[in-house]
Parts: sequence; C-alpha cells; structure tokens
Amino acid sequence: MSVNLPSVYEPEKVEDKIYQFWLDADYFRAPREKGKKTFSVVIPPPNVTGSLHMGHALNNTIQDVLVRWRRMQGFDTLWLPGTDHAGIATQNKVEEHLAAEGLSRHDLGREKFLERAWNWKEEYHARILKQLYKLGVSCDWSRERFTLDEGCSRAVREVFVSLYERGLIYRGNYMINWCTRCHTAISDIEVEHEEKSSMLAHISYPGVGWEGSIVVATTRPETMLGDTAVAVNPEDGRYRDLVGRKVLLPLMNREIPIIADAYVDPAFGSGAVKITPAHDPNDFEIGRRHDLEVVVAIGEDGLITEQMGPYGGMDRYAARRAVLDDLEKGGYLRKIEDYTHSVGHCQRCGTEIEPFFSLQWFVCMQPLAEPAIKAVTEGKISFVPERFTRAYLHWMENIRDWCISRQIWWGHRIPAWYCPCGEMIVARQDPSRCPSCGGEKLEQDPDVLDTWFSSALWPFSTMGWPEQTPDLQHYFPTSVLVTGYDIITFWVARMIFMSLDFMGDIPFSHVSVHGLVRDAQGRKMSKSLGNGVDPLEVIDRYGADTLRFTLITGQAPGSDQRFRHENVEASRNFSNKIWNASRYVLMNLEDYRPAAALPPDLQRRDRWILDRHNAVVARTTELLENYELGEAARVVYDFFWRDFCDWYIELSKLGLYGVEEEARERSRAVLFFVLERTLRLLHPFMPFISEEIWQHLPRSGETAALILAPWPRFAEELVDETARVEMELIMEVIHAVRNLRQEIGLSRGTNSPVVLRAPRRLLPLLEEERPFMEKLSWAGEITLRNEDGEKPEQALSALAGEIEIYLPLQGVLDLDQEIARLQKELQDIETERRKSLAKLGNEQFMQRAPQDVVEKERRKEEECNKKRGKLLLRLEELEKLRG
RNA sequence: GGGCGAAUAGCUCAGCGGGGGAGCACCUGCCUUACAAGCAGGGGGUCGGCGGUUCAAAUCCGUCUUCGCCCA
Repeated sequence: MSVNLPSVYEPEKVEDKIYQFWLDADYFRAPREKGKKTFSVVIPPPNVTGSLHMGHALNNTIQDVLVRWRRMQGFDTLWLPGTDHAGIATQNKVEEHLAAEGLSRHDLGREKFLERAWNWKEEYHARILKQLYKLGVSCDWSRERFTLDEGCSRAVREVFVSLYERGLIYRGNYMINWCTRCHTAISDIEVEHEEKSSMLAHISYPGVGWEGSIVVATTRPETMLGDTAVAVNPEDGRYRDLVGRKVLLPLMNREIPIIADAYVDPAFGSGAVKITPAHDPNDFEIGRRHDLEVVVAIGEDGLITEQMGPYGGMDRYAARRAVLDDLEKGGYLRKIEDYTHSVGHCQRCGTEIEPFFSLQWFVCMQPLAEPAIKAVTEGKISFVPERFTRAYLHWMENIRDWCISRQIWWGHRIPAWYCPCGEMIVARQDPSRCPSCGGEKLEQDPDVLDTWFSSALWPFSTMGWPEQTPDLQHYFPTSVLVTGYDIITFWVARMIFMSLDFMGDIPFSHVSVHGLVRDAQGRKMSKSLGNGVDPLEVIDRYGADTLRFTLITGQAPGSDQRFRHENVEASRNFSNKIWNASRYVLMNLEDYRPAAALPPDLQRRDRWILDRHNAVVARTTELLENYELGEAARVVYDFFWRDFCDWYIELSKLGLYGVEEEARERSRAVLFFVLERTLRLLHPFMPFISEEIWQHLPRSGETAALILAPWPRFAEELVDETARVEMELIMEVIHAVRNLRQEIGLSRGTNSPVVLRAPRRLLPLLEEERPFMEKLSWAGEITLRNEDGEKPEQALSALAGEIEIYLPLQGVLDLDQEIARLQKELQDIETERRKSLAKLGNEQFMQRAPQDVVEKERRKEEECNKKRGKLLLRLEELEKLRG
C-alpha cells in the first residue's frame, strides 16, 4: 500500500469521483429480494420552483444517514426520490418570468403556457438532481418520480373519481379563501394568520320608519357596500323591539333588515353587527340561516364591483378610505378605535386573503379523518419526537372540508366534464360524449387540483399504484417519513388518511420530525432578507461531508438549528482529522494483510480501545434507532478524536516504531481494525471521505465498497472492564505529570524525571505501562516505588487515585506556591468528602438508594479519604521543609 | 384565547433522576516524523426565578418571568 496522500483533505478531488463510483456500481438500487426485511423511505419531493436550500440539505442528509445505515445493516433498502410540481408556486414563477417579457399567461393560452411550465420544470429538476448528487444522497434514481408524471397522474385520477363516486368529493358554492393576486382559491391551511394593528370603525345605520339609528362596528368598512342585514342577539334587551324593522344602508341607500341571531356577541362593540354574506364566513352562515341576499361587493381581482356605484373599480384599500371619508361626510361615522386583530395572508404571495363565495370542489373530511386519528392514537404510526402527535391530532379532530380546486393551469386538471345539456361527467377515462344527451360538446373543468392532493398519494402512487406492482407489495408501507414540522398538516396528515383509505394501510410507521435551519442570528432564512446560505456554495468550499456533518450535529430532534460558520469549520477540521489519522494508519499498513480475527495476546491499550470502540458501536446504533442522529454523530466524533487519535494512535507509536516484530503486528492489526470499523460508523454521516479512505485500506475481501460493508455489531467478547479501568488510571497519571510539568513551564524537549509511589498491587501495571507514560507525558525516566519507598523532598506532587506523583525539583521548588496549590487541592477533596459522608450518614439514602449507588459513594469516600491523608502528610512535610 | 417549545460557560448548543459537557472564543506553552484545519495545559457556570416530589433534581411536577412557534 503506497501512501502518498496530501496532509490536507481535498474533498473536491474525491466527492464527484466517489459518487460516480457508487452510481456505476448501482449500489443505490433497491434489490427487492424476497423474504428480506425491508427499509423503505420516500423522499419529501422538493418543489421544482427553484433550487434546494439548507432545509432540503438537512432533510435529505437525515434520510441518507438512515438509509445508508440500514443498508449497511443488511436491510433490503429503498429510497425513492422525486420532485413535486408545486402548482401555485411554480405557476407564479413562470408567470413572473413571462411578465419580464411583457406577457401574461392569458396572452399565451393554456397550452403554450403549460409548455413553458414544463420547460421550467425540466430546468429546475435537473438543477435539483445535481444538487442532490452533490450532497451524496443514495437514492434509487432508477425509481425517480414526479407528481405530474403519467403514473402519479393516473393515481390522482383514480383517487378523485373514487372519492367522487363515494360522495366524498363534491362540488358546491361555499365560502373559500381567495387570493386576489394568485387569482385562485386556497385551502384553510394555506392561509397564514398574522396579528395586525388596525382600526374598528363604528358606523351608524339610520332607522327606516322608526326614530334613531343602530351602530355597528367593523374592521373592514369597505364591506358595508355589500351589507344585507344588521344582526343583534335575540336575548339583547336593547334591541329586542328593533328586530324585524329596517335600517338604511348609508352610501348605498339600500333598506336592510335587522335580524336576531344567537351568533352575535352582545358584549362586543355596540352589540349589533353588520352582515355581509358575500365577504365573511360567519356572515355567510348567518345569511343562510336568515335567507339573506348575497351582494358581492368585491370581485376576484380585489376590486370593488361595478354595481357599487362610485366605488366600482377601486381596489379594496382605496375603497376603505373612500368609504370612511364619505361616511364621515355624511355624518355616519361615530368613532374610530385602535384595534388589533388577526388577518389572513396567502402563504404563497403574502396578499391579504379575501373570503369569497364561489363554486369549488371539496373533499369531505370527516369520514377520512376518523381512521387517520385512530392509526395514531393506537400507535400504528408514531411521531418522533412524540410531542408532534398532539398537533396532528388537534388538526385532525377539528378538520374541515378541504377545498381542492385551484384556478390555475399548472397541475392535475379536474376530471370533470360539463355538457351544455347540464350533465356533469366525472370519469377515469376522458369521455367523448355525454351519457345523458349524447352530445359531444363536452368541456373539461378548467381548474386543477391542490398540489397536496397529489402529494398525499406519494408513498403509494410512486410505487405504481393503482397497479399492484411488486414494489408496492414489497416496500409498502414505508418505514419512516423524514420531514420538517412545518408540513405535518399539509402533507403528513394527508398521506395518512389517503393511504388508509386507498391502501387500507398506514403509509409509514414512523414520522421523524426535524426543525428549520435558521441563519446565524436565529432568523428564518429567506429570499427577501437575503440571509439564505446556499448549500452548494458550502459544498464547493468545504465538501459535502462537512456540510452534512454540520447539519447533523447541529440538530436535536424536532428543534430548529442555527447555521453558523464556526460549526462548518469545526466539521471541516474533523474531516481533516479523519484524513490525517487515516494517513498515519495507512503509512503503517504497508504490506499489511487483514486477518480474519484479531491477533492473540492483545495488550492492555489494544483491549482498551477495542472495548471503547465496542461501546461506541452499541451507543451509536441505539441512538440511530431512536432517530437521535445528532447525538450519534457526536458520539462517533468524540471517540474518533479523543480516544482513537489523542490516545490510541499516540500509544501505538511506541509499538510501531519499536523493534519488536510481534508488537508491531499487533498494533497494525488493531489500528486497522478500529479505523476500518470506525469508518463504517462514520459512513452514514460522511459517506465520501469514509469511502475514499476505505478504498485505500487493505481489503478484507468482505465487500467491494464501504457503502455495503456490514454495520458493526456490539460484541460481548470485546468488553473489557479491567482494561478500561487500568487504562483510565494510566491516563490519569499521564495527565497529572503533564499538568505538573506545565505548572513550572517545562517544554516538551526538556526531560525531567518523575517518581511514582504506589501500592504494591499497582506496581506491575505501572511497570508494564511505564514506557508509555514516559513517552506520552514527555517525562524523562519514571521511577516506581512502593508506598513505603522514599519520596523526593524537593518536588511538586500530585495524586492519581492512590498513586503519588513526584516531579523532583532540586533547589528550585517554590515552597509557598506548592503549599498553596496543594492546599487548594485539599480543600476540593474535603468538599467532595463531606458530601459523600453526608450521604453515607443519611439513613434514608442508605436504605433507599440502589445498592450500586451506595457502593459507588462508599468507594468515592474511601478514595477521598486516602487522598486527603496523603495530601495532609505531604503538606506537613513541606511545612517542615519551609521551617 | 388554546397548545407547544426554549432559557445550561463570553457565544452557539448537547445532556434530561445519582460526581455539570462539547465546539468556538479566551489565557499559557509547543512547527513532537498523521494532522498548526494541529498538540499539550488552563481559566470560566447559585444549569431563568420561586415552590414541590424524591434518600437524591440541570434533569420529574407545579408556578411565574422572558423569548419563539403553531392553532383559533
């Protein structure tokens, strides 16, 4: 094995090459092996609106970690990739683009516009794929899907028609949320509510045929143009006599009735409210109850309708000012109060939502929601972290019918046709003639479906449903869905009820929820703020492994994280550490041939690192099983850097550079074993660097690539409590010696002998490890003495357990300083000991605490006591010396 | 109004019943033949306040304060 690797890791020379290597070998393809346990995941399809952001990078890295890990564990693994057509969002983008050419979609017409949209899709789809490749994700690209492709479209059609036939999809005139800018209906959850400080205008409506007037309060005075009643509470004594009489609607000079409805809160404002059935959901309901006229005052474009006299053609906000002005002039405006209320905005463009009465398609939710609630309450599907269950259930339990029609062009067109004879046809196949009159002049509904309608089918539409495909039989239901908490209602919930209804099964058993990636100040990354960090830029600069590691370690399940440059550098440094440690091992593995088993006669340090590694294998696996990826990555990081690099590699040098052939071979074997196994642990997190190094390692012949290497398993026979305890003691001694040396500014090159005094039983251990202690503490010679052996008088001293450590300093010892130092140490020990004694003296503690805790406390007290004795003695000696 | 989350070292965050941790920053000393993107050593914290449960609380429960998010 020749080793001629640069001392700085260069990801740009590695990553593309390795990704191509995996692709060429077809490692990502789901094997679909009969009888094997499966692990399957469908990607949350990124929108083809633009390029991927940090949130996507996080989401896909999490999935890739899980997928690579399970694949290594031997699962038959499928990660199914794809993209989403993102109806309104994409259409908006394409329209923006057209606008730059001075065109509207209507100038182009539906067909030409869709052509443009498909071109857009192609361009951004290609860009997204490239980004995913760069990130290193191991998706099965042969199974890639798009929500608007033929198969998905067929699934959408089947679901729509089926629900329609069962009466669960219906068309009707209802109050919906209308975006005057996107020019379409949107569902309730696409409305974002925002607290706004506004005003409450009190307007007086004069009586018709009776003296006086009635005052109503409103936050939207412009809607008074469409008022068709004034309502009061039937129990309200103030107005009881007025119910049934009329008032004159100012400005419009229309007579409208005063009605009584229990909905009205007598305590709010004047206790009387204006009723605008066409522009408020509650007023609409009241209007229905009282059979009120519906007067449309605001049109689809947000402009006042032409029927509204002088206000016709004004936009909503201009009309508000004009109406207020005119009311003022007419003496109808009683007062204006400051008022804060919640205003709905379009999720896609931020425009204020207009409640709008219109003919739309809806999914009847009640029957679908019930099984979806049950699946979660019965534990068939669980959210991780568990707390997200509540939000899901709350939404499902309070669900309202889902408005699914959108007045745009980019999407799945609603499979409904209208015949001039009045017949409506909803069908799986495009009809050519009307079944009622035989006419052929059928017009398809111009609207398309909510994008989430197709996303809701994603876990099974992508596997070929409605066909009963082998994939569907083998990989469905999927194992886990990885997603941000922001789309639990939009997407997760809908997949659950659609899957239960059409597959008769859950879509996935676990939902692993992650948070948002924010900027360094904790702000949401956004285009308008310009504070977004492009994942591709980070990859270009630092490599994908670094980005992945940063995102994974920055993450605690379900919580947001800040993306900080310092963390990127820390991850980059870790890559470099891995690189260099591996270089060291490789340099020493020339002609090494991996054996089937570890060599016999392992030394204490070997057994120690194997024990540590073994523990890390168990811990990492456990954490991954619980979706605690960040903690898992940190555990591997700590092991690699602290245990393996700082200690084991340093310890190995003595054996490797020594003359003893057997020692050399042992060290090589263990270095190889631990590095190779640790690369496996690292692989899901940092696939590129781990694979690259692995390819340089001597082969054991098990697999041709790390990506397929078996995930390490905890091995009982590698547990070595004794080695661990003994090595910890040795390391404590080394720390203490280094500490003392630093205390007096001894540099590494300056040798200075050290004397250790220890109980007789520890002497063989210390003797065995003496060369290592000497090397790693840069001491000169270490002399071992029994506890009753002579101690150096003029010396700094320290304790490591029961071992006394002396650093002799002939004539230059600053007695005062040393006494002060030891006194401080004594104080700390006294404090510790007092705590222990208090516990041990507490009868309750002795009775109720578990045996091992009591035992631990006892040992602690014992150790403190011994140390205390030694310190007191030493202080006495030093005092004497001082005279 | 209802719900959820956060508050731990100067900064960003892990830990979530038994001796307070990491990274960065800071101080000291080192180009030691894997790595200065590094090595060694060090300083620094009434774990937001109060109350409770427990032999034992950063950790569990209640409450308050501040901040953030979701829903109505």
